Amino acid sequence: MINLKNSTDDKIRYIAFRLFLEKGYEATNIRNICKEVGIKPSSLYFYYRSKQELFFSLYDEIWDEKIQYLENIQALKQNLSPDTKLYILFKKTIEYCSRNIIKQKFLLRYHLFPSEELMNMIRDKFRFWTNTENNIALNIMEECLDKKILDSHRSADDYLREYVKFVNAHMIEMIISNIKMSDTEIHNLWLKFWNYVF
Amino acid sequence: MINLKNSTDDKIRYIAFRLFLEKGYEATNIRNICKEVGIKPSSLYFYYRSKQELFFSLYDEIWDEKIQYLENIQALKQNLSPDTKLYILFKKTIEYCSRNIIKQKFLLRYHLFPSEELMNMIRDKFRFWTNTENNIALNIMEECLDKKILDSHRSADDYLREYVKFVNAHMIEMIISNIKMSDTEIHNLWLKFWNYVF
DNA sequence: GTCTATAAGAGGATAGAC
DNA sequence: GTCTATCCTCTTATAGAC
Repeated sequence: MINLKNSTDDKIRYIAFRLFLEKGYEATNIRNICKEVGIKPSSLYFYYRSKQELFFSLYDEIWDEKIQYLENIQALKQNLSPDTKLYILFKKTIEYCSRNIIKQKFLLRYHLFPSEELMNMIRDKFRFWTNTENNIALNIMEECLDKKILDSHRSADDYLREYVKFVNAHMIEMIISNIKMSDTEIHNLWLKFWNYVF
Repeated sequence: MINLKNSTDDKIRYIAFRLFLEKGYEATNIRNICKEVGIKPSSLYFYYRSKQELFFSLYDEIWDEKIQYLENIQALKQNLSPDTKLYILFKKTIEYCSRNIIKQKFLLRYHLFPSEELMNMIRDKFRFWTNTENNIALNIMEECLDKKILDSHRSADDYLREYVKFVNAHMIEMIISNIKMSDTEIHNLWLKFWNYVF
């Protein structure tokens, strides 16, 4: 989507993403996209079988890119204490969202207000992708419990829920206010969370 | 909109509100609304000159209802200290949102993702209504400064911004998680805010 | 790969009868 | 107030030429 090859397909994806984000799925039409790309509507059907296919190709790519990033954080593969790992994951997640606010806004839009036509598929895909993302944190939670860093009177799932709620609150704040967080802000937030909630 | 007279107009408004909230402006069509109401599309044009007019009639009503409620809080007209008044305003605001989550979700939808066709009008209307709402808190802030309850090294506008940010954060959390707040939760939040931010 | 032409339908809105 | 009938425009999508 931020590909610089500038092929017709790249242009379609770039423009379609912007319009789907700003105008929404229903109000975005093939003609608008094609006019901006500089092709005729029929040409788009060479690349995608339908408007839906184009939409979900973008939707899945945005999620996949985020998951790829989080699953490939090198620091998490080293031999660090699980509480340090959790902080790194939090920091990297917030940083990723800061750098990709419009992509997160896209996901928020279709999570909060899915078009009726897309509703069922989005619900399933959302479940799948959030599960995949949450598993990264869940593994670290379990390691924390194993090593007695977190009190075992609560389950890993329980801790995960608190963590997810915390991360989401700050992501949504960034999306709505369109303000990024500094390193020290991220650090202070984490300290409060770790000491107060856990 | 929650009128029980059950006239044709009430039905139109009730159903249109639900569809505008769930499906969005573009995806909601006159035919859908009329089918649920049980009238023919042409009959709707007896009540509203256009789809836009119907939409803004609902939009303004929701804002007006909220403002009316906040401007008529009897406790704020009594002789109380301004810091107590501010707490009452906060509490009543959160309570109102708890009781009217779907209306707040409607406002959030069209604030975050306005349809292109409505964008300019919504922007103007949003400014007007938020200004009206903020003035209620601003007056109390000024009273706090007059009576030296708040430190005058910051302006009333400055305090207002912090207050609005605080209220909005919790409103959005309620909308997204669809969870209401208990009296003690509201009270504890306020104490933290008053002591920590102000 | 990209085009022209067009099908097939859904949308907002209006005229005028009752 | 509500209806039937209809206008005109916009929409997704396809067929087939180049």
